[in-house]
Amino acid sequence: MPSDIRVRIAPSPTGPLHIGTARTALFNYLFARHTGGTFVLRLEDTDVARSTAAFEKDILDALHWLGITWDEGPGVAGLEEAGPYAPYRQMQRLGSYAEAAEALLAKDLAYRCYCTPEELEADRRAREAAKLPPAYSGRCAHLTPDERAAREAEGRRGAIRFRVRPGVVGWNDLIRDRVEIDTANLGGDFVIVRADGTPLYHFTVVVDDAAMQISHVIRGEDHVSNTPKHILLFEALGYGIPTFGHVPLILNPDGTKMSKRKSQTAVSDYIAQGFTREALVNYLAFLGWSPGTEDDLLTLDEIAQRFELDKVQKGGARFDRERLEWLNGQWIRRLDDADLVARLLPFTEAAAVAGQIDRAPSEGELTALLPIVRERLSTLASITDVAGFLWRELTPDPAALVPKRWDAATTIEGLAAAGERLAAHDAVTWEADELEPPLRRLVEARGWKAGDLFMAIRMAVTGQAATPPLFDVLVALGRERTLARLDAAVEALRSA
RNA sequence: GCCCCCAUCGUCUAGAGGCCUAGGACGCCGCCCUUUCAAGGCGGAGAUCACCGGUUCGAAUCCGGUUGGGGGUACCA
Repeated sequence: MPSDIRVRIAPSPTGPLHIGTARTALFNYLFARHTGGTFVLRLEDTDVARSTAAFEKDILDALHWLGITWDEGPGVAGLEEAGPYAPYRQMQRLGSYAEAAEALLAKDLAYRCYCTPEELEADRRAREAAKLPPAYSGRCAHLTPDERAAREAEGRRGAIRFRVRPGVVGWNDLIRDRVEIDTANLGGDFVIVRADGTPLYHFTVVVDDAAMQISHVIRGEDHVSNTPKHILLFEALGYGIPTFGHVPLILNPDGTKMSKRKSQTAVSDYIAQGFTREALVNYLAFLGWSPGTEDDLLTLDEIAQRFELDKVQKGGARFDRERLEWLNGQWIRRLDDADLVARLLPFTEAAAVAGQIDRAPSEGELTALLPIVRERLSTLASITDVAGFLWRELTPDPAALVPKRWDAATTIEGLAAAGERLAAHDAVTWEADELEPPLRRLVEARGWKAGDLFMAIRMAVTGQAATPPLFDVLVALGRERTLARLDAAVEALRSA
């Protein structure tokens, strides 16, 4: 399905990939794939002071990790960069901005402004004191050639300001219909090129979207009020105006725009905590969009098939981590064995390095454990909560060892008796269904409740009250370690 | 302050005038299963569709206002 639709995501490498940027990227990707259009990635690195190569790498890696692919830009097909409109990093496109700025200057659609930061600051305060909305005073809007020459002679370079024309600017937004804004509310003529010659966002975004033939600008709702500035620039530069679509924001639990202060915003943090790409993509897509059916679990490809921009919600959506965790569990349960083990390995290794466990399990060990751990994992990292006792030495805690309905003496008796029965069992038949009957008989002989004995044993061999099924745990632990932990527990209780 | 946007269970949402005494999912509460924890199954509580007017035979759905919430107001992106 060939199409002229071209969309883009334009992250700024001033921080790790933000969950909101990831979702905007996802929506653009879905729209492009659904319509057979082209998806472009462009790096907006003109904030030189805050941009870093490390953040750039984090952004590209996290996007790749999510399974979001782009057709043009840095990192396509493993290349440094690919696409007919290269380069895709703004700091390498300075020439085109300079050219566009010259064109505006030549037509007097923009002018040099020599106001100092101090003057601007004073203006801002004055307007605030007068209870007026902040706006540029226009001090340099009509300088005579002599006045200009005088300032240049002082060594002032001057920023370039775009003349905002009076009138109303409107557009038909893809998801919120008609939006109109009076340019009188734009804050006056705005700066498009800094005094040091570097271009500003509002300017570069327009020059590049035009140069890269972007047909649909799909971005966050926080850009709605910037859109008139962009439209004015498209007009002044003589470019065609793309179609705009503003998607709702992802919100903190308190309903404000999602921020690092109140939420975890870096995609890399979610990756580090053991969320799967399937769950994250599924979750993010359903934040603000829904297929209109009652499906809850959809893959990236399935979502791309069904994705429609007009089914995107207008209002912002709060980020609900509990729902994300539920989805993650759903996807973990659907992964095949080899895949799950491969994804688990980095987490057990990291836990070993961090000292949370004494040694990292082998691939074979993990595979064998899958039947009893998989439905207990809400994240990949939680593998150590579920089975960490297998790879860690235990220090018996006498107080925790005694089941609710038992006392210390009964617990000693129970654990010792259980140890004897199990010791009598030979190693070859050390299997769950072989281990259970002798202990059931023991319980019956003493008139105990199975749950009490089992809990005592569970605490003794794992150190925790919530574990996978007890007899499977004994098997995973092996005869020697089971017996040793039972002995150690009895010993700890006796000397307590 | 000014400009703009938004508004269905606690949360994410279905709903595009009669199918809605508003459906699903997360979370919550029971019950079942059960050696614990999960998973799974079943059931339940939970929304006067923010409010007030209007249009209409009929409104969650259309219009206006109010209230509430959010976003933007940079020589950041």
